[in-house]
Amino acid sequence: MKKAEDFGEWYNEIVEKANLTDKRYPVKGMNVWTPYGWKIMQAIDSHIREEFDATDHDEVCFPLLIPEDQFAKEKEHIKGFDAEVFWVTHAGLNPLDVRLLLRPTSETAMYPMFAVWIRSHADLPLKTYQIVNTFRYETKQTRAFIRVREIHFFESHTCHADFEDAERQIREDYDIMAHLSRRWCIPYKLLKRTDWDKFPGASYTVGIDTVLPSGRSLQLGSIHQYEENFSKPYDIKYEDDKGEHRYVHQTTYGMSERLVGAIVAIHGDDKGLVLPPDVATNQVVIVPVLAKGETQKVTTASRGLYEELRRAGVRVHLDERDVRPGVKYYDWELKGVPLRLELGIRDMEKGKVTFVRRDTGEKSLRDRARAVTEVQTTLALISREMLARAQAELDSNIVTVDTLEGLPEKIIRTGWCGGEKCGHEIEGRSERNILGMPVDDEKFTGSCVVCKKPTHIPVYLARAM
RNA sequence: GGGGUAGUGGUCUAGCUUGGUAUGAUACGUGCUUUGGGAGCAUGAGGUCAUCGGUUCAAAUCCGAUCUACCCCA
Repeated sequence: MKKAEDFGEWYNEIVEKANLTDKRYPVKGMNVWTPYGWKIMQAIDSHIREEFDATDHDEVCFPLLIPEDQFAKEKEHIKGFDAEVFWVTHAGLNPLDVRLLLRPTSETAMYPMFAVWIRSHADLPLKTYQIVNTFRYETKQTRAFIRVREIHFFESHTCHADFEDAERQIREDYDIMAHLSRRWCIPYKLLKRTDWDKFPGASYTVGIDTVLPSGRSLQLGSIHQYEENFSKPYDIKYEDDKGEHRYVHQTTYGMSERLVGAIVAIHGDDKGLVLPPDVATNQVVIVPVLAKGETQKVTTASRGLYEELRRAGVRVHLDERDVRPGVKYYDWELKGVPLRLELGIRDMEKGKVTFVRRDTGEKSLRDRARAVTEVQTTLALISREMLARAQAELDSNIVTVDTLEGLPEKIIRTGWCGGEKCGHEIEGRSERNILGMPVDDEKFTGSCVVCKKPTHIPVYLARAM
């Protein structure tokens, strides 16, 4: 498994060996969530739930099927998804009067209901989210977690009294992403998509992008401002405090199991997965090292250590399998457990425990008496350093250029006047897509790489994964 | 969207050219010995050769379609 040599091959191999998913299910792009992969996904989902619950979003769960007439209400939206929806055309042997589709995303399922739920300004803001499976008939090469046809999807949908409140929501979404990024140790950039690349039906879209070791970009999620684009066709109106009827302004925020793919791709190494401590199913694994004649002593001590950590709230696993310790080391390294504790008779005689960090491989002896504190501080340190390393990696994968010739396999940063004609020319000549312009106040002085007009806006280009 | 390569016990694979009893490794079960970085010996179980159809006395092998995976190009 050589990550640096052939990233694509390495990724496939690691996903299979670490048992994150089973790709043998006989429908293309639809894979089975096996226990280990599902636990990681569930950890990520729980982080998302915590963040959105804490910002007054309510979890809902809408039906999977959407009637064709509801789907067709917003013109841009249907145009964008037309080519990739799965249809339900029959009930038993009879054709349906109104065909049903499997949601590719849930705007058209939710908004007819929002129209019923919202009556007055007191009902606003309405902040909901759901975590459900969605279906898109991807025509491109499918890839575990990164491009699939049945998507494990998080989507928040909010309704607001006016544009400004919707904008506040989007700023809150940025804050949420910042919190999540620290837990997942995943760096990212917020880039406003071009008009020709925005979500179908949105007035603007902000992509949350990260970079893979191959130098390609990976979209982790996206945040959309809809303004009144959906509330008009779906008739989502409220009565304001002056008694006037107004359309709501809406936003959405979407993320998927690509987050699992990103964690695998960004942190993994030639030995296997490297999981961030917050995401890891087991944060710590204890491997007893048994020697002839002392097995009982070591076993008892290991169980004591296990209990102590467990009671302190650490997600810890004691590996008592009857195999050699080396086998366990390789095994848990493949599974990405952040911290391994080895306990043998030699450690015990010194009153120590051997700590081995998964991310750096660094070994150290720590006092047995301070084990809980040492574990907690080490896990926190691992988390901080994983993010810092990934951030440095991302930064080094961005190059600023003033020509479109001879571009390296990295994320490209250059000047753009913002004009559509120059934009298309940039994409054509660079053979890359414009990811967008940063939403923060990133400093840039230069000129449009095509028309040479001076500009203070940088634009990011990449080949997508 | 266009082109290419492939599918054989759980996994990897030999066999296909030239049709005739399906090969090996690994993983798995059991027993014994072992345990500070992938242990050893013995033994056992496991295969509608992706699916459907065709050719043939006979198909893993030849032909066609479908499904799936992977690679390259747009």
